[in-house]
Amino acid sequence: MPLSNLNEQQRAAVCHVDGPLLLLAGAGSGKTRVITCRIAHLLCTLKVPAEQVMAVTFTNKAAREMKQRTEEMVGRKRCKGMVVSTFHALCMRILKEDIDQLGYKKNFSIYGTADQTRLIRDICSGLHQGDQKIDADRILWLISDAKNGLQPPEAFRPRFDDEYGRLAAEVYPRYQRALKAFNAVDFDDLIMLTVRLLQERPAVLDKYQQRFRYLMVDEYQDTNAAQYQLLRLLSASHSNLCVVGDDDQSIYGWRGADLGNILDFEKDFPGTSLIKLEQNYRSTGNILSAANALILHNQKRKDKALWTAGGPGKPIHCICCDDGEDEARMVVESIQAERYADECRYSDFAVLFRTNAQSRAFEEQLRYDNIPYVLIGGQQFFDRKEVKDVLAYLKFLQNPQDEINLLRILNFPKRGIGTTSADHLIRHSLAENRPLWQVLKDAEEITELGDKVRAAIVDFVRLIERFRRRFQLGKLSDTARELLSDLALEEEIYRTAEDPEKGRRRADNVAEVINAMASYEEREATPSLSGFLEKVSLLDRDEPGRNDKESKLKKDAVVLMSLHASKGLEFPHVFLVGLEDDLLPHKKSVVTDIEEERRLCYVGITRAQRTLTLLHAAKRKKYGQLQVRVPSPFLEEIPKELLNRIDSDTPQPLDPDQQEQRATSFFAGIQQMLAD
DNA sequence: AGGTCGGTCGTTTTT
DNA sequence: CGACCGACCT
Repeated sequence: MPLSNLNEQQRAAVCHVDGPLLLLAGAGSGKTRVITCRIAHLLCTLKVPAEQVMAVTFTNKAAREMKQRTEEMVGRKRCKGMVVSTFHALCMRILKEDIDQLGYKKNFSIYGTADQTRLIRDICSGLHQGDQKIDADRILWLISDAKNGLQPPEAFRPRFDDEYGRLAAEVYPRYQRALKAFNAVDFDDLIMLTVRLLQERPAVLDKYQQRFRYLMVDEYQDTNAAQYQLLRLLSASHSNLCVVGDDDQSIYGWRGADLGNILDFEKDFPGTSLIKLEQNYRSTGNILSAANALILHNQKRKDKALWTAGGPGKPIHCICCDDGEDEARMVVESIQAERYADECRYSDFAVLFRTNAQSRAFEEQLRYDNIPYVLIGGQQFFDRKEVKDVLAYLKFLQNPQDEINLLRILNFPKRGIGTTSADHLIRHSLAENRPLWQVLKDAEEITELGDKVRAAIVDFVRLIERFRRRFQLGKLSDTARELLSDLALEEEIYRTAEDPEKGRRRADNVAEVINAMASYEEREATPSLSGFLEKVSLLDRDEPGRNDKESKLKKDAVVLMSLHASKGLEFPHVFLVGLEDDLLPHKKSVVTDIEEERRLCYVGITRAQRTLTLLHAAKRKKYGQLQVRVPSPFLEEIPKELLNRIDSDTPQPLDPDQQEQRATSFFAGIQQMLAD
């Protein structure tokens, strides 16, 4: 093991194996290397059997990278049996094995936001006879918040005693009961139910405590209360829990992440060793100084500061622009200038913003100048209607109790079972207390329904049963293709598309699902529909395909993305735009948590390797109105001497680090003045 | 059952 | 300003 390639703190982290370890890993401090080395050290030097090692991350990408890099280091064989997965995938595995002990069946469905929203809406419409429109997302958010905090329906106490708090209190128990009836769990359930399982079944807990002797957690600052509890349970018997994270990069508080987890780790896990990785291998000295100075304004944080063995690098530019378009122009001009001066790729540049709506101006300018770009984020692949439609079929085929998806596909594509008939069927199902699918199978007996409707239902039932059989037997992707052609889904897509181009894109998306299925099938030793749905539901969206973040970043194109999306990435040249009050820090967050906004800004700054440019505009169009803007207070928190302030209308020196050239032109300017 | 009009609203989104 | 949703109309 090349321990010699590590600095002192990194080495200490790698060699510390017994007892809790808090590893504060600053941005760009070589965290991933330390984690993989630590695993390698466990496996090779200490001869820990791989199946006793577990590493948990938040994203599939991180898990994949970690696994791959470990395999490269110690060889595939020695890694066999090691678990490297996301929280959700880990819980999925645990639940797949023992969820029956909680009264669910093992072929349970996973509900995504679309399924959840639909279910909430259904519950609400039965609750209040539609007296006012209800924001289902808001209720969902409250329920999710409760689950993240491990509050089961019976213990639910809304955080605020307002209308929605009370509504959520009514909906949550029904929602949870419905999920169980449909044999479905939502994302938050994956964690919450696993915790419950481990708490209620000592034998199950014991099994996992015995199996996993060494736990490692990445991005610990992003864990919520449920995930914290999960780790507590799993590590209770041996305390070999190593958490890696950076409190200064905690930017998901609004989603339930509890900064207290990392801040109080030493208190919660007595005997904790603390190691700080503060040496930065990414950015120049100037960039780090700015980042350090900014984050020092936060109160709730662990004391630390990034440093580099390298030089200060180029000065940080801070450009004041006229307006949004001017800002975009400045960025694109700078990119062209830099690219010309310093032969680099388009993909060396990133434009980071607080809100996705800001991307537009940059897209337009880049397109105008014929510069390739990629926009990360935005519309989620699995949130697209056509994708959801296909998945609804697959989910229902796999889990006949899944009524939300049954209702979704019952009349899609149109087969003459309209809302009136559907209501009939639902009433029947409720009255007789029989699952909807059973009712459909016996629909011949429901004389209230018209002949045509009954015939349609019989056809539908036949179709479903036929494909249920076929998915057991045949090749998955072929069967899926047959299903889609039987449904004439492509025709339906083109028929309903507003223009042919959009139709083509949608058809492509559907094809993408099938492609993903085919590649899943090729990879897996024993492929199954349920296995595929698991993968897809756990949003393993960047594994194959080309529409994903991963492959977008591989293209030689300028990268546009939100600050949140930029976490974990790095770019030689970073433009941090819209540094204005109300935007960064965002208006809506100022009351909630200004410190999280500062961390967001910190994350943006620390993405930069060589140059950093901060931009703000004097005025900006917002909701169609031109608004006067004031620079972000965060700019004031960065020492003036680190910032090279520029006005967009003063001509900008092309290559700012050629001080001589600048001095010459400066003198030239003076001489010109004197001559006049 | 689909389309159109009008009103509302407007952060971030690892699974 | 523009996207999106729901009501309403055809």
